[in-house]
Amino acid sequence: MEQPVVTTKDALLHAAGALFAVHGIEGTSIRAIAKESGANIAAVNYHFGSKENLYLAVIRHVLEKTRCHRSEELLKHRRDWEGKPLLCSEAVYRIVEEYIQQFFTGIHPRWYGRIFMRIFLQPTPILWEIINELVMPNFDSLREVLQCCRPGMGKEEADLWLDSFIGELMHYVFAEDFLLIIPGHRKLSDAGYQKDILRHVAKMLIRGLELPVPVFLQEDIVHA
Amino acid sequence: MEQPVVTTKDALLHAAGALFAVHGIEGTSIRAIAKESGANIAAVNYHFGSKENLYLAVIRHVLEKTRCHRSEELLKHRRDWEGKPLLCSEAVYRIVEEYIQQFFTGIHPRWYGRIFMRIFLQPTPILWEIINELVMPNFDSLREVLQCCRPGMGKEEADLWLDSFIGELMHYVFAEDFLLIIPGHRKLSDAGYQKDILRHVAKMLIRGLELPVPVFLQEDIVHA
DNA sequence: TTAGTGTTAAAACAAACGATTGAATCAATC
DNA sequence: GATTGATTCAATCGTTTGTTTTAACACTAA
Repeated sequence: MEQPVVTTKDALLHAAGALFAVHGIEGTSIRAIAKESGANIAAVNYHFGSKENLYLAVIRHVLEKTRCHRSEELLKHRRDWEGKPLLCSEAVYRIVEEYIQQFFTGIHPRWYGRIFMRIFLQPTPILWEIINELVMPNFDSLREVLQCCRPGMGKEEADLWLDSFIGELMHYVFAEDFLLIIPGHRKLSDAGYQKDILRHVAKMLIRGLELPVPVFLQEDIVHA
Repeated sequence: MEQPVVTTKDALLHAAGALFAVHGIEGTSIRAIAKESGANIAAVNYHFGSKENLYLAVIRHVLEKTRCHRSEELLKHRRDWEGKPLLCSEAVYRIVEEYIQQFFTGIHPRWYGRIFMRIFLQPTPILWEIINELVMPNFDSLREVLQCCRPGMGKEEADLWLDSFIGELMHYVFAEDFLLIIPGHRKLSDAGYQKDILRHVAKMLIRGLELPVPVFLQEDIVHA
């Protein structure tokens, strides 16, 4: 899923990321990070200066690696599809598709999603700079796509749709471990489930936006 | 919003809850809890046995206080509305309404929502018992309501809808502090915003479920 | 009064914490 | 082979952690 970790700095970052994701920065000791990465106790402070700096590095790393560009790309050719309902539906579908790929199909380590949750839970002022640089532009372009789908939509309504969008998708990231408790609930690693989520969420948003449901989304749920 | 805190035990629970919500159990020291509640350092261990027990007590407290019953009530009279699309829409609306009331209108302390997020983030096996007792029945009845709204829906599809439901609503709880970073984004304490969220989420779910949108939801966004 | 009960107070405990130190080790360059 | 700069190492610093201890306090019942 990633190129093999070689340097101590990389090993620290990934070990710390996995631990931060589960136990948070307060619940993770630099001794645990050192042990998990095979490095020395002093390595964290040598390579990152402090535990907090390492935490920020982890967050920046995750946000950079999971950046989504599809809404931005779509806006470049907005004249091709803006105002054409069926193409708008397709645009929504393709954006959802990218999110699913980023967070559910194993292209990234499992703990990336949880780091996202940590950011949402404690958006410390120290994080604002990183968030404004790496997250906000994505939100802005996504909001703009939604406004293209529903001409005349105000900012407040666009924010509601943006929240629906983010909420629907992030829920699976956030509730990943929680869902496992529910008896009989499918795992997110299940490719069939991923496909169903993509189709369901896309259909849900398309119907909500009062756009036409494309033919390829009209079939029944696909089981794995 | 709550009856005045009198006993040391209550003071500890509320001070700890507020601190746990923001900083997590690892990031909150017993000394901080003691200071915040005005109690002695030894009080936590005297009244709750340990910090972890206090954490569990906080979680149980929040889950008990924020329990939602409307889907359960609706199922008692399911014969009245099952299979009748417009009444199904209304059922969906009323369930969303209860969630909004529980989490956004200030009937509970602000930190209750964050405790929910902590549960999602780290559903430790020790929490399973509490979750199965206080959360699962609610999920089950909610899933059943959704199945009433779409006759013939299988369990897997019902789970997708359940996740959409929870995801849409919990997103606002989870992202509360994050949303504040977005320039111009409304605050959740804004009553007009709460109304808009209720209408938006309800409409979204109703349209997704291919149910008729009731008249009282067909107007434009209500601004505050 | 006396004994008992429930609660609070200050002090102390060992353990673990983040961070620092100076020596040791390594690879590259002269 | 010597020198240099980057990295790793074990040991240790002062602090903070959760918990325990012991004494004190307030109150009731005998």
